[in-house]
Parts: sequence; C-alpha cells; structure tokens
Amino acid sequence: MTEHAKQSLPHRRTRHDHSTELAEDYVEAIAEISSRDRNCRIVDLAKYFGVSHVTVNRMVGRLQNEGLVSTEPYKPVRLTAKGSRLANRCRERHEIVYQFLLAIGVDPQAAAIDAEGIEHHVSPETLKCFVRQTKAKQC
Amino acid sequence: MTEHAKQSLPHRRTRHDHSTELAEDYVEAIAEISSRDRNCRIVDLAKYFGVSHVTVNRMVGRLQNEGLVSTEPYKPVRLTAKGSRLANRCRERHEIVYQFLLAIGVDPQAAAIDAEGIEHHVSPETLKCFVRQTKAKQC
DNA sequence: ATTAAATTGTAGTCGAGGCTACAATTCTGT
DNA sequence: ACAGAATTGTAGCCTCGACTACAATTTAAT
Repeated sequence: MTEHAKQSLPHRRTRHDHSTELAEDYVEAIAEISSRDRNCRIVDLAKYFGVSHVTVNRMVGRLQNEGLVSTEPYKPVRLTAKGSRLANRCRERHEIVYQFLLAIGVDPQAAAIDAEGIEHHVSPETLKCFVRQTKAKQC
Repeated sequence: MTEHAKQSLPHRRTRHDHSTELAEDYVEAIAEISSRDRNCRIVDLAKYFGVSHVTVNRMVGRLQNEGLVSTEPYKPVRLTAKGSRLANRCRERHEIVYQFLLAIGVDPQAAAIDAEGIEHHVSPETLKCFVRQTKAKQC
C-alpha cells in the first residue's frame, strides 16, 4: 500500500522527464548546428531530427516561451544566455555518459545510441560516479 | 550533411522507445503485483502508477492487442506467456542496471530513480558491460 | 436478498507532438 | 529586377496518454 506511493513517484518523474528531454535535445542541437554553420535555421533542425519543419516551428516557439531561445519570423534561431548554459550542461553530460560507456567497453556505435537515450535520466550524483569510473579506467 | 542522417537515427529511436517504455513498465508492474496479491486489477495498476483507472484501462487494451496480456471485462489482468517473458527480461534488466549503479557507488535512493529512467535505453551490449563491471567490483 | 461500496467500462475533452497542404516571405541566379 | 527555389508560417488533422463525469457490473455487508 505505502509501496504504491513510493513506486508511483519514480514513474511520474520518468514521464515528466519526457517533456524536458525534447527541450534539452533542441538546445543541444541548436548549439551544435550554430557552431558548425554559423547560424541555425528551422530546416537544419528538421533535418537533424528527421521531422517536419512545422514540428520544429512549434517546438521553437515553446523554447522561446521558456526563454531558452530567441528568434524572429523568418530569421534563424539563436540560443539565449540561459539556453546556452543549458546546452553546455547537456553537452557535458552527454559527453560524460558517452565516454563512460566507452570506458566500460561498449563499442562506439552502441555507446552513441545508448548515450542519447540515457543522458536525460542520469542524476547529478550518478554523473559524478560516471566521471570517477571513467577516470579510474584511464589509469 | 550526411551527418544529419546519422544524427536523426538515434533521435527517431529515442522517440519510438517511448511507446515501448510504457508497455514494459506495465508488464513489469503486472508481474510484481500479481506475485504479491495473487491477481492484478486495474485499480492496483492505477495506484501503482499514480494515474486514473481509465488510463490504465486503455493501456491494458493496448497490451492485449499486442498479445502481452489477457483479460475479460471486469476481470483481473493476467500476463500471457509472451507478456511473462517480457516481464522477466525487464525485471532482470532493471536489476542489472540497479545493481550496477550501486556497484559504482550511487546511493540506493538515487540508483532506484535513475535505474527506472535508464533501463529502457540500455542495449543488450551495454547491459553485458554493466554485468561485467558489477562482477568486477564485487571481487 | 438487497443495498451500498468498490471496481470497471464508456463518452467526451485536453495538450503534446507528429503530419500534410497551402500561404507568405526571403534568397538566388540570370 | 524578377521569376523560381528555398525557407518559414498557418490551418487543420491525427494519435497518444492523461483527465473528469457518468454508466454498468461485481463484491461485500447487513
């Protein structure tokens, strides 16, 4: 009975995470594309994620509401300071997870895919452990 | 350019995973509740996940379509052979991830939460590496 | 046995994320 | 400069997972 309460919390958390995952993926992608192509357009994101430009459009609007992105009609998308900070945190976290998977012997291709899925579900504490492990392996 | 194709694949995969995650959570929960209470009812699942019984109801219908579950109106929910196999695989995988997190030094509470989020995104290969690591730590 | 409570089912709504089709704007090449 | 291509925006639809409100069935208690 009381177990139900304990159980339902993680599950709720998992679902709520889904709503932030996309935002994180977007700022990460915007940062990457911007640094590569000088600016980031809707089409670039659409190709990157393999979705229609319409989907990207609405998502960018949402990111703008959340203050992560700034853009004007028919103009490229830029990250705000807040968005950049989030993107950096995400990139670092992504890299940590990826390097960690490599360090424990996962092959690069599988590591790339799994890191993509795992990164959003790693707490700061677990992340620290990943770092420690990766360092230990490198000695 | 060709990078776009490479990039979009993992992201597509991530999204598709979401649709299977819930199914996996459900069979896991049904297995757990069934073994504890002798049978598993809609209400139990609703409490377990902290959602309404209606949500559970439709989800159970979907699981039935997928042949993972068998049930009749106003009757408890039972796993099919296929559903049981999936539940077992999920439980094992969950346990591996959880024990692995403990082994690398994550505290039990954080490990429980993170395992919940991570388990669905771990490829068989990465899982093997987790097992190997956990064993290594125990020596 | 009948009523009250618990459980399950159904109808209808909502937001998120996806799409197509079409309109508007900006960019480009000649 | 201007037509055609590329890009972006808008309208409207779909599916899925969630909900409330209400109807139906089963279980339990007196």
